[in-house]
Amino acid sequence: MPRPDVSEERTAQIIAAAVDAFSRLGFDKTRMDDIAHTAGLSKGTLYLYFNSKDEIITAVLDQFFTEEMAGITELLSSSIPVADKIRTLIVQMMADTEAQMGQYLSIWLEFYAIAAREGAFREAMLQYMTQFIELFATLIQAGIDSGEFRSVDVHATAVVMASQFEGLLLFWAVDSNSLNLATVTATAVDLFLRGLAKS
Amino acid sequence: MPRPDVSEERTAQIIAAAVDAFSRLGFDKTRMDDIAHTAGLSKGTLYLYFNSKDEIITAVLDQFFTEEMAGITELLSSSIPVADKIRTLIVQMMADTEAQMGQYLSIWLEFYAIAAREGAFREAMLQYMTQFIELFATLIQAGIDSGEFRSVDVHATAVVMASQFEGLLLFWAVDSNSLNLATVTATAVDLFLRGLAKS
DNA sequence: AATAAATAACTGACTGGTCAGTTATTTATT
DNA sequence: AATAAATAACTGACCAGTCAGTTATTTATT
Repeated sequence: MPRPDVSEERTAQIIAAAVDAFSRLGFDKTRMDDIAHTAGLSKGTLYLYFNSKDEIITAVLDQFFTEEMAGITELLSSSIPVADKIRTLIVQMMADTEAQMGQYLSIWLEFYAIAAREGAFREAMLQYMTQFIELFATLIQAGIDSGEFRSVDVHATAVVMASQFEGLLLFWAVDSNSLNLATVTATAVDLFLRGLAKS
Repeated sequence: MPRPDVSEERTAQIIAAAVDAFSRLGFDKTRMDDIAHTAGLSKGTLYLYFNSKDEIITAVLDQFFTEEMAGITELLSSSIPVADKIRTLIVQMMADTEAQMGQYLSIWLEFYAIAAREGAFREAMLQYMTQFIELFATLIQAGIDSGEFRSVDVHATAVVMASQFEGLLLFWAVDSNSLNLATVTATAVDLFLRGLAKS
């Protein structure tokens, strides 16, 4: 009867190879043969597991998205002061991103670029950004309720917070040599919390 | 005798067409024929003014860069309080960007993505970011010197400030429908200046 | 244990179409 | 007539996706 099913393993292997190739060449300049070769497979095999190149790109976005959200939501159950919670969350998040996705940030930026001009991708990206922003909004609201923070436009502030850290990653992606991500992250968190504190 | 020299006009015309096409299709999916057609010229004509597609892409980056820097540096001679100067600068800058480059932000994001993986583009991008950051550093230092701001790591703070506003543009590029750029900009500036103020 | 049957997994040559860049020719201006 | 400007037709490299054929692994039969 049948051989053991390796499709899960192959799928992961192909996605990993695609991430590697995409980060070196970008989506368009990456050939299916590049992915196949990186994965140690032949091009034909890729089509046993994915119907098209676009489907591979989408799978990469899904994986990035899932990993990022998982990393975020697991850090949210303690009852320390909200300011400390935010500080811990951000520092942790940035350190994780630096360690795990540092070399693949160009893919993330390419997703943003595509999302800015294509409706289909924009949907997925908006979903990610919205979850991100809502998480921050919850934290900020908690801080206001507990009296730690002054009363602010919660949604706008959450957008500011989320975009601040995507912006730092953007800069770091281009200048990872001379930019110390930990230092600027600490500076940003400090500024943000001071700006939010009750006079 | 020769006909009047139209090369300056044609060059601008081609760059404008390229900006339009790139923002719709991205660099790779844009064909030379797309640019030619948008410009109302033939493909061969493009090659009278540019040697390659890459040269057109570079010209677009140069133009974006030059426009952005011109807009920034012209706003810097009054002697109002530094905080007001920063507020005016940022609000003006974001409004300008929204009005003039709003529909072309995906090109800017694509430049970031390429810069994150290719040395040649990275150089140009770093130069832009550095000028941007240095301008902010000068302002922040002036605020510290005048006693308006507390003493901070000037360079790190300038990076935070610059990345904050690139981050806002990044988010707005994806979600220009429901995100009010003016509102979040005002919130960001306010937070930033409060965070920087002397206790 | 050896062989055959079945089939999952994989391969790489091939195709049809695309597109950056080139060239031969025409058109417009002085 | 001379020349700048523009073009349309062309070329060849490139590549996503296909598919006929091959290999590896498991099960069934003797």
